[in-house]
Amino acid sequence: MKLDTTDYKLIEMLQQNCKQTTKELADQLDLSTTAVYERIKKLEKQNIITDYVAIINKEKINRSFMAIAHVKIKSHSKDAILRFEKKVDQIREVLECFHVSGEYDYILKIGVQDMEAYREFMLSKLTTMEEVQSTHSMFVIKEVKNTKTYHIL
Amino acid sequence: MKLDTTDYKLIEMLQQNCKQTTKELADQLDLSTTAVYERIKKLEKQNIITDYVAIINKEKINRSFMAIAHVKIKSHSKDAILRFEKKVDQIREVLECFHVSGEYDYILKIGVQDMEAYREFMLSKLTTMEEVQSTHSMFVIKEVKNTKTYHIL
DNA sequence: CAATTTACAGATTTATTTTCTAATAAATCA
DNA sequence: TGATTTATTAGAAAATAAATCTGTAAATTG
Repeated sequence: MKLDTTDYKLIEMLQQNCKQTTKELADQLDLSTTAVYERIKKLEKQNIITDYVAIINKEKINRSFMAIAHVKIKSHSKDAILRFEKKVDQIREVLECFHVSGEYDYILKIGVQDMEAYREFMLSKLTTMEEVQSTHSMFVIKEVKNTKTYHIL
Repeated sequence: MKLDTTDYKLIEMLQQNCKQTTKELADQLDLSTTAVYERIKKLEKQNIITDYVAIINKEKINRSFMAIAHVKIKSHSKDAILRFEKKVDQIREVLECFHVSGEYDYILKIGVQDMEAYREFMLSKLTTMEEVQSTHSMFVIKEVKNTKTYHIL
C-alpha cells in the first residue's frame, strides 16, 4: 500500500499516456518490463488506477458549448439531497457536479452542442427538477485548462 | 471526416475503457478486428481521439481536497488576459480553468492535499499574481459526478 | 540470524497489434 | 448507366507486446 517515487513517476506517466508499452515505461524508469508490469498490476488491484479512458476532442463531436451552472436547492434534508444528486448523475449533459460550501449548493459543468441545446437542457432537465430552487449560468468563453492529471512528484 | 453510428459507438466504448482489445470491440460492434483497428487509427489521425489516459483515485495519492475558485482580474486587456492564462496553466494545483461570462472572469478547479495546502496555494500562487483582483473560494463537500465522457448516441 | 516476503531480471509462452492481400461495397465521373 | 476509382472490410501472416514462469537478490519479520 505504500507508494515509492517509482510508483509516483509511473502514475504520472500513465496519466499522460496510458498506451505506452511496458518496455517504453521500463526504459524511462530504468527497470525491467516485469518490474513495471507488476507495479501497474498492483496499482490497478489497489484501486489507485481506476480507469483507462480515451479523451475526445469535443469540437469534433458537436459538444463545443460548455457552461457552468450554480444551483440552489429548496430543501437541504438528506432525502432531498440524495434525490437531487441521483438525478443529476443520470443527466448526460452534466459532466461534473460538486456539492459545495457557500452561497450556492451545487456547481455543475455542462457540455452540449450549442446555446440552443443548453436552453433545452435547462428547461427540460435542470429547472424542471422539483428539488431545484434557482440556477445561475456562466458560459465558458475559453477553456484555459482542462485535465484530470494530478502532479505528485 | 464524416462519422457514422459505428464510429460514435466506438468512441463511447473507448471513453469508458480504452484498454479493450480490438477483438473485444470488434465482437461488440460485429466487425472484424481490422475494421475496428482502421477506424481507431482514423479517429486518432483526425484528432478526434486526442489522448489515452489513466484515471487515478485522488484519495490514494493525497489529493482529496478540492475547491472551486472564482477569480476576477484587474485588467481585461488582451495582454493581461493571456498573461494570466499562461500562468494559470502552469500551476500544478489547477486542474481546470475556464474564462467565463458574468460576474467573475475565471472559474478554477483546484486539487490539493488538504485545507492547509489550499491556503498555501492561495497565498503563494493565486493571490500573489499581479493580474488577480479578487478571489472567492467554494469548497467541495462532495464530488457527485466527475467525468470527461461525452454521450453521443 | 534464519525464515519469509517482496521486488526484480531474463526467458518463455500467450495474446494482441500491425501489416499485407484480396474481395466487396460505395462513391465518383465520363 | 456503366466504368473507374476510392473506402471499407475480412482473413491470414508477421511483428510486437502482454502475461507467465523461474530463479535470485534484497528487504522485512519474528
